[in-house]
Amino acid sequence: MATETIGQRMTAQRRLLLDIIRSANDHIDADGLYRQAKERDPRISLSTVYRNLSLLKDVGLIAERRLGEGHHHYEINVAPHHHHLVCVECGVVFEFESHFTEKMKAAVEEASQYVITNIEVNMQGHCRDCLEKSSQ
Amino acid sequence: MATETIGQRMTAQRRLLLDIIRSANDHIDADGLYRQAKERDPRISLSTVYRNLSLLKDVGLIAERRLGEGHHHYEINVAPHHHHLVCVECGVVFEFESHFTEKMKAAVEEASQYVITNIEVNMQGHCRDCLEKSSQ
DNA sequence: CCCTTATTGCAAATGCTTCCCAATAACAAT
DNA sequence: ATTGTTATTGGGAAGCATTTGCAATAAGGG
Repeated sequence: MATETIGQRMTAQRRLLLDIIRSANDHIDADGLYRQAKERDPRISLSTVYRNLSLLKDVGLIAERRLGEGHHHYEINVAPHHHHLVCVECGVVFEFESHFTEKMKAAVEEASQYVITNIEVNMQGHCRDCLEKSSQ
Repeated sequence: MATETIGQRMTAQRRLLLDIIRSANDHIDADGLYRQAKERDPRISLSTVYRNLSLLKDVGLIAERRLGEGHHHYEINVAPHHHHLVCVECGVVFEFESHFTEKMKAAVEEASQYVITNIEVNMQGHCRDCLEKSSQ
């Protein structure tokens, strides 16, 4: 008795999914991940994709974003903190960070008496390309 | 011919829904709205709730927020702009505004070359009450 | 090489939201 | 008032992203 394993086995599927997420240079969603994974392992299941996304998220390896409506996007957790500006026309995402968030956090913590654990800034707008297209 | 009405009839249901949203002092969700509406008009349909939420949103009378996971919350559009800090334990929402957002907008517009139309700041944390409860 | 137990695949279930369509009701013009 | 036009409704079915149940599989410590 007592084979205390508290989680995390490195399965082929998990390795595959992590690999795809790592090499994806933009934010990927569950369906895109599923499709790419199926190319390399046709028997992989959509449940496995969701289960692993959720696990990787819990562990802190990836971050979950809701950039638009309907579904989530995921990205590897590397940059300590950054935010998103999405073009409402074409969906292109501009990432940024700002020292203003720290100041804002301090001010809001003071005002609210909360202990703030997370800040997320989402902006929408029109990117240069779309602006040019519509002005012609 | 030519009875050009391009929309918006004031129906009893629409009046009722608006009334409930107005008198709700916190962010309400579709289901809560539906339940409250049914108390006053048992025949009202959930479709009607969703249709009117979407219409009121398009018209700009209410704002749609995704404060947590899963579903949306709605609130009357009055305060020009404010943001949200949600307690992850009990869900209580603290609203705030900050002049830092304007500065951040300017900086990000400059860096990205986008035209920014909307900014949303979502924070999570622990509220005073929950902190006290868990420290006892 | 076993044995335990995390993990998988598949299918069915969920939760929120949207869509379809025939019946109803608003409101402008008669 | 009455009509005609058309937005709106109720109800149920469909849709989409995600979760869950369960028997079969496989990881990795002993």
